[in-house]
Amino acid sequence: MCRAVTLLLGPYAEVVLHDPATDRVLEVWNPLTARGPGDPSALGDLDRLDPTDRDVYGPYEKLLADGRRLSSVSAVLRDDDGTPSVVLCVNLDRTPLERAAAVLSAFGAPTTPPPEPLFEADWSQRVDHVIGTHVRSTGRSVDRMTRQDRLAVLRALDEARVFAVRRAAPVVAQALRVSRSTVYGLLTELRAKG
Amino acid sequence: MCRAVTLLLGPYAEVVLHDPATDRVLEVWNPLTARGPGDPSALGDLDRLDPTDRDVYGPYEKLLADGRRLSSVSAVLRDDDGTPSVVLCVNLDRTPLERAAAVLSAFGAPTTPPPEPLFEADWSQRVDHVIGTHVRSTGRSVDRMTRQDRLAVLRALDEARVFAVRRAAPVVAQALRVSRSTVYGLLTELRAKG
DNA sequence: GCATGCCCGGACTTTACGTCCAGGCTGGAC
DNA sequence: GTCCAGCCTGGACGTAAAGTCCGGGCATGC
Repeated sequence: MCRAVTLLLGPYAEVVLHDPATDRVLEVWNPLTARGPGDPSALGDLDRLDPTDRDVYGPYEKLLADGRRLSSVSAVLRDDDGTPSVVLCVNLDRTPLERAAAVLSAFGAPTTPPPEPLFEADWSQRVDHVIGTHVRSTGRSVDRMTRQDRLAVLRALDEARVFAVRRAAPVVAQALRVSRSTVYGLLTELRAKG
Repeated sequence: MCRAVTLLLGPYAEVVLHDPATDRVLEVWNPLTARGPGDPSALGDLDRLDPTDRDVYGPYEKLLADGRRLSSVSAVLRDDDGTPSVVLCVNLDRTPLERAAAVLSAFGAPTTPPPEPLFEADWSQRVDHVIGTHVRSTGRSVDRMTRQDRLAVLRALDEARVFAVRRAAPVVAQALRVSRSTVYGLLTELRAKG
């Protein structure tokens, strides 16, 4: 069945089978990354998602290290007695589709194309996202962050113009488990350097 | 030559030849609207555009009555003595392209797609865009706006959460050619109504 | 035990937000 | 024309955030 799905979706989708007991990869079809059998699954973030249906999650968005955007769905397969036996994930690389869409909409478009859709539903989501990304990439949770971590996160948030919206500083401070003064202090420090 | 362009661009482009002397249509290939030879050109808006090249204008955006969006280019053809003899316009219907692009980007997209706007890299662009859209749809320029126009624009901006970003009110006021007080006055008025 | 570096909480200044009001302009009724 | 009503304006004003500053506490390393 996994091979079938892989063939159906062409070269831009990978299918991964995880073992929830050991939290490791069982097998990968058409891998998009270097992952292979035996590698850790890093599936812990599934519980934070609401299932769209019983035992079915997604589609949700993932980011690869090289910037490719994936649409992913996951399904938990259970034994007869109800214990999870395997987790099936399908990851679809959206970049070729997006590139094609960009080509189409650029065709005959006015010289000043629609401004970058750098929108965000809710800027506080952006805060969480930036922090979450940093936590995952460094492996240090918010409480265990070093000063450098905080500087990096604040730099990202500042460049994302988060502090142009009202009431942002206290929210960021709370998210970073740090006082408002510290946020301003770190901000002036990194703004001074450039 | 006009027939050639029409054939090249398929069923979604029309080619129109105008006579600048009489300001009337000379001939239309593959008409997208009901216009025909002898109809008024309504070409007066050309002078308001900056030529991208000598005697070549566009591409710029046009709106048809039924909502289709066109990309248009115009060229002024001159006699040997330099007097304009004909104006050539090519109008390309972008809706099929946009529909195709929408299909592509919807494929495998996260279920919660383009979350409503709140935050923008450059939110002032959004201000200009909202105002510009309103101006085009009503035909009244900013200076000739009625009170209702201003209320509508402010409602749109408020719902786009533009006023959640700092320093927004003065910028909006300036864009609407209105005092800061007026902005706040109109805002409280429409917020009171719900 | 001491020094250093960082953070905290709170006091304080500055900036911007939002409200209010007296006066002036405009367009319509008469 | 005059009058009136509605709207806008510019400025004053009070309040709420945005930022700044500092004394003290709590670690870590020596």
